[in-house]
This record gives sequence, structure tokens and C-alpha cells, in this order.
Amino acid sequence: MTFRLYDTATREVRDFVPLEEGKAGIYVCGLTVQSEPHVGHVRSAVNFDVLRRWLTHTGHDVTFIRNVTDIDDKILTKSAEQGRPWFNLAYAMHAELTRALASINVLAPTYEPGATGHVPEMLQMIETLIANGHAYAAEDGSGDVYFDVRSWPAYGELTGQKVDDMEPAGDADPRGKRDPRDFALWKGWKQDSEPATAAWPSPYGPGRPGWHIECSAMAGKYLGPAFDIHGGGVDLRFPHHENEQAQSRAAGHAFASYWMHNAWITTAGEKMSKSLGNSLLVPKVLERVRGIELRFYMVSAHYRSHVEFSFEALDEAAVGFRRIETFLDRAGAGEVGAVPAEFVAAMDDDLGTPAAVAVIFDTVREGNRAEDPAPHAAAVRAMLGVLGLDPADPAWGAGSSDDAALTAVVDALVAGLLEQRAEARADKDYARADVIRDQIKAAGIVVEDTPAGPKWSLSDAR
RNA sequence: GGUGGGUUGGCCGAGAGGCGAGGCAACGGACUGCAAAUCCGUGUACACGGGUUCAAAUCCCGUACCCACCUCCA
Repeated sequence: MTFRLYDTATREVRDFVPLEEGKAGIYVCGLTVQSEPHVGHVRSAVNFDVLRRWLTHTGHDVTFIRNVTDIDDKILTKSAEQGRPWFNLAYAMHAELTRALASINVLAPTYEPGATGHVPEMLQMIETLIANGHAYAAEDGSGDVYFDVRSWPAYGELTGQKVDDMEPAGDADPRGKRDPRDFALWKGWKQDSEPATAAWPSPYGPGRPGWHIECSAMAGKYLGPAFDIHGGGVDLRFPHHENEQAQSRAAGHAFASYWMHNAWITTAGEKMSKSLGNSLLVPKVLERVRGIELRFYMVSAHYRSHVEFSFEALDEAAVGFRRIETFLDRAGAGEVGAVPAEFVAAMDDDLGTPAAVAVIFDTVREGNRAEDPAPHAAAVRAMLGVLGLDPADPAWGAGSSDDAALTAVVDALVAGLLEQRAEARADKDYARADVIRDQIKAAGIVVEDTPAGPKWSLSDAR
């Protein structure tokens, strides 16, 4: 059984053959840290986190690089609007991102490079491109350096487009470009409108890096000129990924063997944007469901499928996940076992998480039916673990010592009431028994009778 | 104009020529003092119109609608 994945470049599902047996190098385009992350942003992170966990599970030594773009036009514009230094905005939003990803158990990457820390690497690559005849310094004295699209015949290969068919950007400022489709590798400093802190020295004059070059330079630095998988959101296919590939290959790098792109989460059929995105900021969503439930919601859909976000669907997913948790609770804290073959088959087929989740539910049902649920619970935990959804994973911040202490206190208080209720029930005085149960319920605690005796839990599962 | 993707039952969401993924909801039954949890059962779903085939949600042709991207937009 081999892992197969959909390669955007070839538009087909292909066997995954790493460059080096037993290893996998992955580069994922992270975020431009210009504002708080919303659920659309973190879906990408969850999808690639699942990829990483699956490759790790199947015995690969994974090097996972996810960048942050910490300098760009939007960061400069927004920070100016907010009257604070651009680096402060980027740093603060980066911290928000880290917090959001941790709350849904996305593993920290092997390394998370930022553009501002890799200016020399980028300049080096630009120099190579100029030497190879694929880039040129603008002749208008702007200090910009452009990639020469016409000099690279393969340009457009990733997205199957021909340069001549492309819509010339109406709003593009031709400035010193030879072709309107040429893109910036280096952007000259605009003294009148941009802070001096956003300019770095270069052979072309002070300036800052273009967007695409950072990924080419950083992928090259940390993964080498050739690596296995490059990922990101669908919107990045063009121009970003197309440009990355063109410049890297023009600089002599083989670059990525496979390209993976995750689809959007939309709201009301529309792409998320800051205007309607407010209610979908990650902390906001986490007021409604737990991080593990949000992650489950995202994993329940295939990474290449559009997801129409709705709180109703999110709630529904949370209910479904609690069914799994209830089973695990009932089965007791067992061991983590092996993953069933059907689960492996589902995951090997281009990360078929929906089918994988179906296997989890099937296993839960079998476990609920079985005399001894332990082996089933062990399998369920193994599967959840691979998906980053094991409720027992300490990453979910399960129970602080305060929580534990509080639980013991409540347990003692409820125990007395439950005893009275047990007496009433023994006397068949059900009216009194129900009054006691309602009393407890009024305090926000639900009592359920199980074969092992009454059990209490907070009525709000959160 | 170019490129790519989509339309599945009350809802979410898989599948990609033959056996109704899975979840949520609903209804019936079992269990329960009643509940809860759990189990068992119940559905003539594949945008529309043609076609190919013994067999189409799945392939082909056409139509409608939706979405993304086309040089600095996540």
C-alpha cells in the first residue's frame, strides 16, 4: 500500500515517491501576518498538519517548513493606518497565529522562517537570476528588479496557462517592466511613503523583497534545491506558486516534486474577507466549540473540497465528535493500538479523511456493541491520534490542576445528593429522585444512570 | 477572453460504471422507574436535457447556475 496524492501540477493522483527513501521535505506557504487568523486560514494549516502526521505515521522522517510573510504591502498599509510600526503589527499577528494554531493542535513546524530574516538568501538568488538572463533591474531607476517572464518558456506550466492568453493586469503599473506580466523580485524603497525600517541594502539600492522570492529562497535554504511537496491554498497557485517555480527553476533548482493545494472555507458562498470575517476569527469560533471540535469539523471534509462554513454544520460536527468521546470515556483510558487497514487505505488515497472518519465511527459502533470495548477504543485512539484529534493528547491542555481540584470538590458535593437519590430510587419514590436530579441539573450538572452507577458531567460539554 | 473546480437525500459530507460511505436530524423498536447513553430498524439522493452501456450519481454531448485564479489577493 503506497501513499497516493493529488498533484496539482499534473492534475492526477500519483504515487508518492520521496526523493530520498524514508524522508519527506515539505514546504507550506503560511500566512502574511497582517491580521488575526480566521477559520479559512487555519484550515490550510490543519490540512497540511494531517499530511505531515500521516507521513510521519507511515515511517517518514519529515522536515516541515512553513513560512510567515512578515513584510509586504498590506502589512505596511495596515500598520500605517493603525499608527504603529509595521514590525510590531507583524510580530503581534504572528503571535496570534501561533496561538490559534496551537488551539487546534497543529504541530509546530520543523522551522518557521520569516521573509525579513532571509534577505541575503533572496538577494543571492536574484543575483543568480540576473546572471542567467532571467531577471533585470528596472530601467526607470525605481530600484525594482523583475523576473523576465518571456525569458522562461516554461512559464505557466504549473497552472496550464499561456502567457499570451493571460489577462493583462489592468491596474498593474508597468513602471520599468519589459512585459506587464513580469513580476517583482525586489522592490525599491519608496522614500516618501515607506518607513526606512522597511528597506534593506542591496546592489540595486535600498528596498524590500518581492512576495514570491522569499519562498523560493527559504525552501532552497532549508529543504535544498529539490524537495518533495509544496503546499498552500488554491488561491496561491497563480501567481504565487507559478512564480516561485519559475524563478527557482530558472535559478537552477528542480524545486518541488508534488504540489498540493487546499480548497476554501467560504461563508454565504463567498470567500472570507475581513469585512465579513470578523465573526469567524478563530478565538470567536472557539467561544462556541472546543478546538478539538473545530479541528474535527475541518478534518471531516476532504482537503480539496470547498467547505461552506456554518455554525449549524460546526455544531453538528461537534455533536458527532462527542459521540466518539463518549465511547472513549465509557471504554476507559486504554492504550493506543494499531490503525485498521480500512483507515490506512482511506488515508493513503490522497488523505481521504472523510472516509477515515467513517472508519472511526464504524469502529465506535463495533466497540459499543462489543463485550470488551478496549481493543476498539485502542484503535479509535490510534486513528484520532493520526488526525491530531486524540482527546487525551496533552496538547488540548486537558485539565489544569485547578480543574482537577474543582472536579474533586464537585464530586464530593454531588456524591451526597446522588446517595439521597439512590435511596429514593430504592424506595421507588421516583418523584423525589427526579426532584434531586433536577436540583443538580439546575446547577448545570447532568446525571446519567449507567450500569456502573450514576455518573455526572457538566451539562455544557465545553 | 484564458485556466481550474463545483451542483449528491431535511442538513453536513464521501464516492467516481453494477452492491445505498459516514455523521447530524427525524420516525419506529430494544434497554431504562422515567431519562441519558447505547444497540437494532426505517430513505426509491445524485442540477437539467439527450446519448453510450446488459447496467450511469459515476462515461460522452449539450444547457443552466455557482465558485476560484489570471502578477503582488489567504
